[in-house]
Amino acid sequence: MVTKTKRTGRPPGASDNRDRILEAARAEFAAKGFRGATTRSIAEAAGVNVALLAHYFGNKRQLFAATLDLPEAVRDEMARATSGDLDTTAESLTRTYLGLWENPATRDQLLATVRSGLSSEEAIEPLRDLLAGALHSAANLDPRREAGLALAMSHLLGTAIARHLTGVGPLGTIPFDELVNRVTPAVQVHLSPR
Amino acid sequence: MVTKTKRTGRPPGASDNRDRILEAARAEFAAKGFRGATTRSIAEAAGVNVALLAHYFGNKRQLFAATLDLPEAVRDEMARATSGDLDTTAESLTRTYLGLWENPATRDQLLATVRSGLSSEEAIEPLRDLLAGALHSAANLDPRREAGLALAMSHLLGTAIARHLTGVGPLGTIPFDELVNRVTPAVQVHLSPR
DNA sequence: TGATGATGTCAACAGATGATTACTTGTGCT
DNA sequence: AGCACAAGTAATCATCTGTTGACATCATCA
Repeated sequence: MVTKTKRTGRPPGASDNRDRILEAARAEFAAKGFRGATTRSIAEAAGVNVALLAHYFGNKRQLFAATLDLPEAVRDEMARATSGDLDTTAESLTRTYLGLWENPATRDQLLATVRSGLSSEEAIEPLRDLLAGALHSAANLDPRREAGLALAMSHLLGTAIARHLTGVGPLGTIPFDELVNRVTPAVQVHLSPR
Repeated sequence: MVTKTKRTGRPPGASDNRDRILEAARAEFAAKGFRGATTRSIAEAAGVNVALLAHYFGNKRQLFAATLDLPEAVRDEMARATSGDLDTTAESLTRTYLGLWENPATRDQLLATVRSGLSSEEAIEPLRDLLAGALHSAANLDPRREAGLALAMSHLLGTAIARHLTGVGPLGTIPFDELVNRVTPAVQVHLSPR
């Protein structure tokens, strides 16, 4: 009987352990927040020794930061959605932002950001960026419009929370397009000049 | 020198320790969420021995539950705000809900509910109630209006988060009345028949 | 007065948790 | 071949965390 004896030291061949840790960490942070996800639970989910997390990422906080790194493309997408004429970008902004939450490739990062950022003061920065990023990318913004854009983003965040975290009423199940159609007019109210 | 030697056993006179624990717990849960607040940090904030928490409340979760008990009056207030004609209660609902967040007597409970409910799946019920409570109290609700009310509540939650947790843009500082005036029209959009 | 329960302290346990250290083995370069 | 480094493991530490049990003192009421 050829027992696959557990060996120590570096195993032969290539390894995707780094990526697997990153993916497992994303899922864990998304499900339980920064505090709730433990290094051991992440390591187990990744099928990896705990000490390997420190080897690749230093410590838990740095792993968390690496986890939240959104692809360049996503940032560009958000920037574009708010860079046009505010009077007519309500649907574009709504569809882009809520679409990020529908996309499996980015949803975990958003979940992790919200779960961790809201659970205490210490991990709030990424969440603030998520909301204020739109404000900054709309650089040439009339100060009188700033509050309107902030309120539009708040509405979108609240909607995403209700749909993907709490699942209140029919919001968790209605089709994406209907959701966009319903939210867009309210967002438009905030983006229009007063 | 009369050293005030630490005595054991029940001290003479009355005691408000139970209430002080409750208040300290509210503040701690509001600031750090369920996981972030530790029994020891609560006890220290209350100036009380850790074991006393268990004596009065059993365990941490039960203390948390006691912390979230909103006064009857507040529940009634919320129920009234959504019980009228939906077409004309936008401002009433907006003012009532956002007003709860302005009130120091109830803000900590709302903060604790949001921080703890969003940080993981385990404490999500109180948060769901906070959102869906409005739905249930509006019992005789046209199913076609349900999504609208849910979206209105989502907007209010998002607004409260932006104002009281993340402090995005001018939302954290603008006067309460201006906030209500800005949010009401968007809420109205959701409450109006389509 | 005496019994009973409420209030409070102390010490400690058992498990979880993040991090570190020493050590082993493969890879790539010269 | 020899060497530096990357990848990986095991063991362990120090601390934090929720909870418990034994005990001490006071208040209340018959």
